[in-house]
Amino acid sequence: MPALTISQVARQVGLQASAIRYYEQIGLLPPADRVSGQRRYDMAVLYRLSVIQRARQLGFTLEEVRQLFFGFRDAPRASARWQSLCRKKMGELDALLNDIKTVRRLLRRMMSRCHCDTLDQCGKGIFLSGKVGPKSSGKGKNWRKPDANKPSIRAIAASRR
Amino acid sequence: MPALTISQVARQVGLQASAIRYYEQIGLLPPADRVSGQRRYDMAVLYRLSVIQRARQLGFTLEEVRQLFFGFRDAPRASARWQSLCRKKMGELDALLNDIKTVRRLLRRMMSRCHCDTLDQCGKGIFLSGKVGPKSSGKGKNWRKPDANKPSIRAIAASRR
DNA sequence: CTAGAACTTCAAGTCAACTTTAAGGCAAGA
DNA sequence: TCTTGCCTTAAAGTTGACTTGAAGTTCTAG
Repeated sequence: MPALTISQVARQVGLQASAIRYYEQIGLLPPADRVSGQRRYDMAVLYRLSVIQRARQLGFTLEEVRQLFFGFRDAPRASARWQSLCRKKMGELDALLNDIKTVRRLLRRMMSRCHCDTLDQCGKGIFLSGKVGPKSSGKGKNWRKPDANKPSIRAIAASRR
Repeated sequence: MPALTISQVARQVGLQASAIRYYEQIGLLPPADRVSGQRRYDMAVLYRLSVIQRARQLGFTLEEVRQLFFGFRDAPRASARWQSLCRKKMGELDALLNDIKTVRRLLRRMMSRCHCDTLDQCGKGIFLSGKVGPKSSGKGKNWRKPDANKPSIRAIAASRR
Protein backbone atom coordinates (compact mmCIF):
# COMPACT_ATOMS: atom_id res chain seq x y z
CA MET A 1 0.00 0.00 0.00
CA PRO A 2 1.78 3.05 -1.24
CA ALA A 3 1.69 5.82 1.33
CA LEU A 4 3.18 8.72 -0.52
CA THR A 5 4.75 11.78 1.00
CA ILE A 6 3.85 15.17 -0.34
CA SER A 7 7.02 15.55 -2.35
CA GLN A 8 6.58 12.10 -3.90
CA VAL A 9 3.13 13.11 -5.00
CA ALA A 10 4.46 16.41 -6.23
CA ARG A 11 7.06 14.67 -8.35
CA GLN A 12 4.53 12.24 -9.78
CA VAL A 13 2.18 14.93 -10.99
CA GLY A 14 4.73 17.63 -11.74
CA LEU A 15 3.73 20.13 -9.09
CA GLN A 16 5.51 21.80 -6.23
CA ALA A 17 4.67 20.55 -2.79
CA SER A 18 3.59 24.05 -1.87
CA ALA A 19 0.94 23.96 -4.57
CA ILE A 20 -0.49 20.79 -3.11
CA ARG A 21 -0.63 22.32 0.34
CA TYR A 22 -2.29 25.32 -1.21
CA TYR A 23 -4.93 23.18 -2.91
CA GLU A 24 -5.67 21.54 0.40
CA GLN A 25 -5.85 24.91 2.06
CA ILE A 26 -8.42 26.27 -0.36
CA GLY A 27 -10.40 23.06 -0.15
CA LEU A 28 -9.68 21.60 -3.56
CA LEU A 29 -8.11 18.61 -1.88
CA PRO A 30 -9.50 17.00 1.27
CA PRO A 31 -7.32 17.28 4.39
CA ALA A 32 -4.69 14.60 4.02
CA ASP A 33 -4.08 11.80 6.51
CA ARG A 34 -1.17 12.49 8.80
CA VAL A 35 1.62 10.36 10.16
CA SER A 36 3.08 12.31 13.04
CA GLY A 37 2.10 15.54 11.49
CA GLN A 38 3.21 14.75 7.97
CA ARG A 39 0.82 14.25 5.09
CA ARG A 40 0.43 10.81 3.56
CA TYR A 41 -1.37 10.15 0.30
CA ASP A 42 -2.57 7.25 -1.79
CA MET A 43 -3.16 6.92 -5.50
CA ALA A 44 -6.52 8.67 -5.32
CA VAL A 45 -4.82 12.01 -4.85
CA LEU A 46 -2.86 11.47 -8.03
CA TYR A 47 -6.10 11.16 -9.95
CA ARG A 48 -7.52 14.17 -8.24
CA LEU A 49 -4.47 16.22 -9.05
CA SER A 50 -4.42 14.94 -12.60
CA VAL A 51 -7.91 16.28 -13.08
CA ILE A 52 -6.83 19.60 -11.64
CA GLN A 53 -3.80 19.74 -13.88
CA ARG A 54 -5.78 18.89 -16.96
CA ALA A 55 -8.34 21.51 -16.10
CA ARG A 56 -5.56 24.09 -15.67
CA GLN A 57 -4.22 23.08 -19.09
CA LEU A 58 -7.66 23.74 -20.49
CA GLY A 59 -7.56 27.25 -19.13
CA PHE A 60 -9.84 26.73 -16.14
CA THR A 61 -9.33 28.76 -13.01
CA LEU A 62 -9.21 27.04 -9.66
CA GLU A 63 -12.65 28.43 -9.01
CA GLU A 64 -13.89 26.60 -12.08
CA VAL A 65 -12.10 23.48 -10.93
CA ARG A 66 -13.95 23.81 -7.69
CA GLN A 67 -17.18 23.90 -9.66
CA LEU A 68 -16.11 20.83 -11.54
CA PHE A 69 -15.65 18.96 -8.28
CA PHE A 70 -18.37 20.36 -6.07
CA GLY A 71 -20.50 22.64 -8.16
CA PHE A 72 -22.97 20.51 -10.02
CA ARG A 73 -25.66 19.37 -7.64
CA ASP A 74 -27.51 18.21 -10.71
CA ALA A 75 -25.32 16.71 -13.45
CA PRO A 76 -23.68 13.91 -11.51
CA ARG A 77 -21.73 12.51 -14.42
CA ALA A 78 -18.18 13.72 -14.81
CA SER A 79 -18.52 13.93 -18.56
CA ALA A 80 -21.52 16.20 -18.28
CA ARG A 81 -19.66 18.50 -15.93
CA TRP A 82 -16.75 18.71 -18.31
CA GLN A 83 -19.13 19.36 -21.18
CA SER A 84 -20.72 22.28 -19.48
CA LEU A 85 -17.49 23.89 -18.38
CA CYS A 86 -15.77 23.26 -21.69
CA ARG A 87 -18.56 24.86 -23.64
CA LYS A 88 -18.35 27.93 -21.48
CA LYS A 89 -14.60 28.13 -21.77
CA MET A 90 -14.85 27.67 -25.51
CA GLY A 91 -17.00 30.77 -25.67
CA GLU A 92 -14.47 32.74 -23.66
CA LEU A 93 -11.73 31.57 -25.97
CA ASP A 94 -13.65 32.68 -29.01
CA ALA A 95 -14.13 36.10 -27.50
CA LEU A 96 -10.46 36.29 -26.71
CA LEU A 97 -9.65 35.19 -30.23
CA ASN A 98 -11.71 38.03 -31.61
CA ASP A 99 -9.99 40.53 -29.38
CA ILE A 100 -6.64 39.27 -30.51
CA LYS A 101 -7.59 39.59 -34.13
CA THR A 102 -8.77 43.12 -33.52
CA VAL A 103 -5.51 44.01 -31.86
CA ARG A 104 -3.59 42.45 -34.73
CA ARG A 105 -5.48 44.66 -37.16
CA LEU A 106 -4.72 47.66 -35.01
CA LEU A 107 -1.05 46.75 -34.87
CA ARG A 108 -0.90 46.38 -38.62
CA ARG A 109 -2.56 49.73 -39.12
CA MET A 110 -0.22 51.38 -36.67
CA MET A 111 2.78 49.93 -38.47
CA SER A 112 1.68 50.87 -41.94
CA ARG A 113 0.04 54.20 -41.24
CA CYS A 114 2.23 55.96 -38.72
CA HIS A 115 4.96 58.08 -40.19
CA CYS A 116 5.29 60.50 -37.33
CA ASP A 117 8.57 62.03 -36.40
CA THR A 118 7.77 62.60 -32.78
CA LEU A 119 5.50 60.89 -30.31
CA ASP A 120 3.82 64.18 -29.53
CA GLN A 121 2.85 64.51 -33.15
CA CYS A 122 1.60 60.98 -33.03
CA GLY A 123 -0.36 61.63 -29.86
CA LYS A 124 -1.92 64.73 -31.34
CA GLY A 125 -3.17 62.71 -34.26
CA ILE A 126 -4.56 60.03 -31.97
CA PHE A 127 -6.16 62.58 -29.67
CA LEU A 128 -7.79 64.53 -32.47
CA SER A 129 -9.01 61.44 -34.24
CA GLY A 130 -10.88 60.85 -31.00
CA LYS A 131 -10.29 57.13 -30.98
CA VAL A 132 -9.11 57.34 -27.41
CA GLY A 133 -11.15 58.65 -24.55
CA PRO A 134 -14.67 60.05 -24.54
CA LYS A 135 -14.66 63.66 -25.73
CA SER A 136 -18.21 64.63 -24.73
CA SER A 137 -19.67 64.81 -28.22
CA GLY A 138 -23.11 66.13 -27.44
CA LYS A 139 -24.93 62.85 -27.04
CA GLY A 140 -26.01 63.56 -23.48
CA LYS A 141 -23.96 64.44 -20.48
CA ASN A 142 -22.73 61.02 -19.55
CA TRP A 143 -22.48 59.50 -22.96
CA ARG A 144 -19.57 57.20 -23.59
CA LYS A 145 -18.44 55.63 -26.77
CA PRO A 146 -19.59 52.02 -26.44
CA ASP A 147 -16.39 50.14 -25.65
CA ALA A 148 -14.26 52.72 -27.34
CA ASN A 149 -10.82 51.47 -26.45
CA LYS A 150 -12.03 47.99 -25.70
CA PRO A 151 -9.50 45.48 -26.93
CA SER A 152 -6.81 45.87 -24.39
CA ILE A 153 -5.71 42.29 -24.01
CA ARG A 154 -4.23 43.00 -20.68
CA ALA A 155 -1.70 40.60 -19.34
CA ILE A 156 -0.91 39.31 -22.74
CA ALA A 157 2.43 38.20 -21.45
CA ALA A 158 0.98 36.96 -18.19
CA SER A 159 -1.02 34.38 -20.05
CA ARG A 160 2.14 32.80 -21.34
CA ARG A 161 3.38 31.95 -17.83
CA MET B 1 -4.22 79.29 -22.16
CA PRO B 2 -5.93 76.18 -20.95
CA ALA B 3 -4.55 75.15 -17.58
CA LEU B 4 -6.32 71.89 -16.98
CA THR B 5 -6.87 70.23 -13.64
CA ILE B 6 -6.19 66.56 -13.28
CA SER B 7 -9.82 65.59 -13.45
CA GLN B 8 -10.38 67.67 -16.55
CA VAL B 9 -7.51 65.86 -18.20
CA ALA B 10 -8.85 62.58 -16.94
CA ARG B 11 -12.22 63.26 -18.51
CA GLN B 12 -10.70 64.30 -21.80
CA VAL B 13 -8.72 61.13 -22.22
CA GLY B 14 -11.06 58.75 -20.46
CA LEU B 15 -8.87 57.83 -17.53
CA GLN B 16 -9.26 58.09 -13.79
CA ALA B 17 -7.30 60.82 -12.08
CA SER B 18 -5.60 58.19 -9.99
CA ALA B 19 -4.21 56.59 -13.12
CA ILE B 20 -2.64 59.86 -14.18
CA ARG B 21 -1.06 60.31 -10.77
CA TYR B 22 0.18 56.77 -11.04
CA TYR B 23 1.75 57.42 -14.43
CA GLU B 24 3.51 60.42 -12.99
CA GLN B 25 4.65 58.39 -10.05
CA ILE B 26 6.24 55.69 -12.17
CA GLY B 27 7.82 58.28 -14.41
CA LEU B 28 5.70 57.86 -17.53
CA LEU B 29 4.60 61.46 -17.19
CA PRO B 30 6.89 64.29 -16.11
CA PRO B 31 6.08 65.90 -12.74
CA ALA B 32 3.25 68.33 -13.41
CA ASP B 33 3.35 72.04 -12.69
CA ARG B 34 1.59 72.96 -9.46
CA VAL B 35 -0.70 75.77 -8.46
CA SER B 36 -0.84 75.76 -4.69
CA GLY B 37 -0.11 72.10 -4.62
CA GLN B 38 -2.50 71.11 -7.35
CA ARG B 39 -1.44 69.78 -10.70
CA ARG B 40 -2.03 71.90 -13.79
CA TYR B 41 -1.67 70.59 -17.32
CA ASP B 42 -1.68 71.84 -20.89
CA MET B 43 -2.57 70.14 -24.14
CA ALA B 44 0.78 68.35 -24.36
CA VAL B 45 -0.25 65.95 -21.64
CA LEU B 46 -3.32 65.00 -23.63
CA TYR B 47 -1.11 63.91 -26.48
CA ARG B 48 1.18 62.06 -24.15
CA LEU B 49 -1.73 60.25 -22.56
CA SER B 50 -3.26 59.52 -25.94
CA VAL B 51 -0.10 57.73 -26.93
CA ILE B 52 -0.17 55.76 -23.71
CA GLN B 53 -3.82 54.85 -24.22
CA ARG B 54 -3.27 53.77 -27.77
CA ALA B 55 -0.31 51.67 -26.72
CA ARG B 56 -2.43 50.02 -24.01
CA GLN B 57 -5.06 49.25 -26.62
CA LEU B 58 -2.39 47.59 -28.67
CA GLY B 59 -1.58 45.32 -25.78
CA PHE B 60 1.58 47.02 -24.61
CA THR B 61 2.53 46.96 -20.97
CA LEU B 62 3.52 50.16 -19.23
CA GLU B 63 7.06 48.89 -19.31
CA GLU B 64 6.83 48.74 -23.08
CA VAL B 65 5.32 52.19 -23.13
CA ARG B 66 8.30 53.36 -21.16
CA GLN B 67 10.53 51.88 -23.86
CA LEU B 68 8.49 53.66 -26.48
CA PHE B 69 9.13 56.97 -24.76
CA PHE B 70 12.61 56.59 -23.38
CA GLY B 71 14.03 53.33 -24.60
CA PHE B 72 15.35 53.87 -28.07
CA ARG B 73 18.62 55.76 -27.84
CA ASP B 74 19.01 54.92 -31.50
CA ALA B 75 15.78 55.11 -33.56
CA PRO B 76 14.74 58.67 -32.89
CA ARG B 77 11.68 58.61 -35.11
CA ALA B 78 8.39 57.79 -33.45
CA SER B 79 7.28 55.64 -36.36
CA ALA B 80 10.40 53.51 -36.12
CA ARG B 81 9.84 52.97 -32.41
CA TRP B 82 6.27 51.92 -33.00
CA GLN B 83 7.40 49.60 -35.79
CA SER B 84 9.82 47.82 -33.58
CA LEU B 85 7.45 47.39 -30.69
CA CYS B 86 4.53 46.42 -32.90
CA ARG B 87 6.52 43.75 -34.63
CA LYS B 88 7.50 42.27 -31.30
CA LYS B 89 3.94 42.41 -30.00
CA MET B 90 2.69 40.82 -33.19
CA GLY B 91 4.94 37.87 -32.52
CA GLU B 92 3.60 37.52 -29.01
CA LEU B 93 0.07 37.64 -30.33
CA ASP B 94 0.79 34.91 -32.81
CA ALA B 95 2.21 32.74 -30.08
CA LEU B 96 -0.84 33.41 -27.95
CA LEU B 97 -3.05 32.61 -30.90
CA ASN B 98 -1.36 29.27 -31.27
CA ASP B 99 -1.79 28.50 -27.61
CA ILE B 100 -5.44 29.34 -27.84
CA LYS B 101 -5.91 27.08 -30.80
CA THR B 102 -4.19 24.29 -28.96
CA VAL B 103 -6.44 24.76 -25.98
CA ARG B 104 -9.46 24.80 -28.23
CA ARG B 105 -8.42 21.48 -29.70
CA LEU B 106 -7.94 20.13 -26.20
CA LEU B 107 -11.36 21.37 -25.15
CA ARG B 108 -12.96 19.76 -28.16
CA ARG B 109 -11.22 16.48 -27.47
CA MET B 110 -12.26 16.59 -23.85
CA MET B 111 -15.86 17.21 -24.81
CA SER B 112 -16.06 14.50 -27.42
CA ARG B 113 -13.91 11.85 -25.83
CA CYS B 114 -14.74 11.91 -22.13
CA HIS B 115 -17.55 9.60 -21.13
CA CYS B 116 -16.48 9.08 -17.57
CA ASP B 117 -18.97 8.60 -14.81
CA THR B 118 -16.77 9.92 -12.04
CA LEU B 119 -13.97 12.43 -11.91
CA ASP B 120 -11.75 9.84 -10.27
CA GLN B 121 -12.17 7.58 -13.24
CA CYS B 122 -11.40 10.53 -15.45
CA GLY B 123 -8.33 11.41 -13.41
CA LYS B 124 -7.08 7.86 -13.56
CA GLY B 125 -7.27 7.96 -17.32
CA ILE B 126 -5.44 11.25 -17.46
CA PHE B 127 -2.82 10.12 -15.00
CA LEU B 128 -2.13 6.85 -16.77
CA SER B 129 -2.02 8.45 -20.18
CA GLY B 130 0.86 10.42 -18.69
CA LYS B 131 -0.11 13.67 -20.34
CA VAL B 132 0.15 15.41 -17.02
CA GLY B 133 3.26 15.57 -14.94
CA PRO B 134 6.67 13.99 -15.49
CA LYS B 135 6.59 10.31 -14.61
CA SER B 136 10.34 9.66 -14.63
CA SER B 137 10.46 7.51 -17.72
CA GLY B 138 14.06 6.43 -17.69
CA LYS B 139 15.57 9.19 -19.76
CA GLY B 140 17.95 10.27 -17.01
CA LYS B 141 17.23 11.28 -13.49
CA ASN B 142 16.10 14.80 -14.10
CA TRP B 143 14.45 14.38 -17.45
CA ARG B 144 11.27 16.32 -18.03
CA LYS B 145 8.87 16.13 -20.90
CA PRO B 146 9.65 19.25 -22.91
CA ASP B 147 6.79 21.59 -22.14
CA ALA B 148 4.46 18.76 -21.31
CA ASN B 149 1.48 20.63 -20.00
CA LYS B 150 2.43 23.86 -21.69
CA PRO B 151 -0.65 25.64 -22.94
CA SER B 152 -2.09 26.93 -19.77
CA ILE B 153 -3.38 30.32 -20.93
CA ARG B 154 -3.38 31.63 -17.45
CA ALA B 155 -5.49 34.63 -16.73
CA ILE B 156 -7.64 34.02 -19.72
CA ALA B 157 -10.36 35.97 -18.06
CA ALA B 158 -7.98 38.59 -16.73
CA SER B 159 -7.12 39.58 -20.26
CA ARG B 160 -10.73 40.58 -20.88
CA ARG B 161 -10.65 43.21 -18.08
C1' DC C 1 24.14 10.68 18.26
C1' DT C 2 24.16 13.89 14.94
C1' DA C 3 23.87 16.04 10.42
C1' DG C 4 21.02 17.41 7.18
C1' DA C 5 17.12 16.41 4.31
C1' DA C 6 12.34 16.76 4.34
C1' DC C 7 8.38 17.96 6.66
C1' DT C 8 5.14 21.35 9.34
C1' DT C 9 2.46 26.09 9.95
C1' DC C 10 1.53 30.81 9.30
C1' DA C 11 2.39 35.05 7.30
C1' DA C 12 3.94 37.64 3.85
C1' DG C 13 5.68 38.33 -0.86
C1' DT C 14 5.09 38.17 -6.04
C1' DC C 15 3.29 40.34 -10.57
C1' DA C 16 0.64 44.52 -13.14
C1' DA C 17 -1.82 48.33 -13.21
C1' DC C 18 -4.18 50.58 -10.90
C1' DT C 19 -7.87 51.87 -7.09
C1' DT C 20 -9.16 52.77 -2.53
C1' DT C 21 -8.64 54.64 1.95
C1' DA C 22 -7.30 57.79 5.40
C1' DA C 23 -6.24 62.12 6.68
C1' DG C 24 -5.90 66.49 5.40
C1' DG C 25 -5.44 71.25 2.27
C1' DC C 26 -7.55 75.02 -0.17
C1' DA C 27 -11.02 77.93 -2.60
C1' DA C 28 -15.61 79.49 -3.56
C1' DG C 29 -20.43 80.19 -2.48
C1' DA C 30 -24.46 80.87 1.01
C1' DT D 1 -18.44 80.28 9.19
C1' DC D 2 -19.76 76.40 7.23
C1' DT D 3 -20.27 73.40 3.61
C1' DT D 4 -19.24 71.55 -0.77
C1' DG D 5 -16.16 69.88 -3.84
C1' DC D 6 -11.96 69.23 -5.75
C1' DC D 7 -7.35 68.50 -4.73
C1' DT D 8 -3.08 66.39 -2.10
C1' DT D 9 -0.01 62.33 -0.18
C1' DA D 10 1.34 57.82 1.41
C1' DA D 11 0.10 53.44 2.19
C1' DA D 12 -2.55 49.64 1.62
C1' DG D 13 -5.80 46.82 -1.11
C1' DT D 14 -7.18 44.25 -5.37
C1' DT D 15 -6.83 39.67 -8.30
C1' DG D 16 -5.16 34.58 -8.91
C1' DA D 17 -2.24 31.11 -8.07
C1' DC D 18 1.00 30.22 -5.99
C1' DT D 19 5.96 30.79 -3.77
C1' DT D 20 9.00 32.19 -0.24
C1' DG D 21 10.58 32.86 4.41
C1' DA D 22 10.96 32.05 9.20
C1' DA D 23 10.91 29.11 12.83
C1' DG D 24 10.32 24.81 14.39
C1' DT D 25 9.65 19.31 14.09
C1' DT D 26 10.61 14.77 12.28
C1' DC D 27 12.80 11.35 9.46
C1' DT D 28 16.95 9.03 7.77
C1' DA D 29 21.75 7.83 6.86
C1' DG D 30 26.12 7.16 8.81
